[in-house]
Amino acid sequence: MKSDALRGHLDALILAVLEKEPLHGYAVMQAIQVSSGGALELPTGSLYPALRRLERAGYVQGEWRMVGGRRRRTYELTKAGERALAAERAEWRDFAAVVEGVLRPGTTPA
Amino acid sequence: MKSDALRGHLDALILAVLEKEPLHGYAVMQAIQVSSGGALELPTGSLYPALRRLERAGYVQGEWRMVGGRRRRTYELTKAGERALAAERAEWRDFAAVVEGVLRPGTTPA
DNA sequence: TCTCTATATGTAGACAGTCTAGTTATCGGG
DNA sequence: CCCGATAACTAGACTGTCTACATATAGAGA
Repeated sequence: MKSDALRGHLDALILAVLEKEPLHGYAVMQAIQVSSGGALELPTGSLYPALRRLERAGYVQGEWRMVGGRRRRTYELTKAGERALAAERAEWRDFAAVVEGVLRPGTTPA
Repeated sequence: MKSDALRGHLDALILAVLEKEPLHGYAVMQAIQVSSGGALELPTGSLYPALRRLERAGYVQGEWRMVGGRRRRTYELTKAGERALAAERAEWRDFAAVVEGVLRPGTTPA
């Protein structure tokens, strides 16, 4: 996987794994890794800034918790985050359709 | 379409429209616009640097021509470019599958 | 006990590709 | 004569991702 192919789509993935249940950062990382079949091992230097960005945007809400002597910041999808996720999904569908249309060999549509 | 959703996938699109026939920059722009159903109007500030990058990489070969008093630089896909295109197509398939897997609502695979 | 791994969060700075906005130039139509 | 389409190109801004680093706890195993 090219390193920056995700550019512009990472937010969607994070919102998607937070849809089912609130997770803390490290768990988000693992959830994405699992649901991508191991293909995506996103570095913490990508994840944490993205989470803060999403929080600033009001799409997730973070809360500190102590669990077994370790501090965790658990993020929960907000209403605005749900709407953003729906928009991201629609956007992805459009984007994928466009790329596949151009990438498809042979026919050039009228 | 988010402005930088293409990030990392533009090269693939350019190589794809050059697969059928050699085109000059402006024609590449139009070909992508047409084959994307009008969704992608990529600015020349994105296109021309990308073409030069692809030429430096040896994936396309450019040649100056004069047509009706206007100079054109026509780009042709090289053998290496064909291989790169095949690789980009495979990469896109993988990428799309991964994103869709994570984005898909409901089930979290084991 | 000591060490190593996994857990857990975060920052600083590099990097690179895309975009904005601009330049130059020819041709054809109104 | 001017304007829009064609045609190519650059400088610099922008921004999101990555590399590498820093910190700290818990638990397993030697």
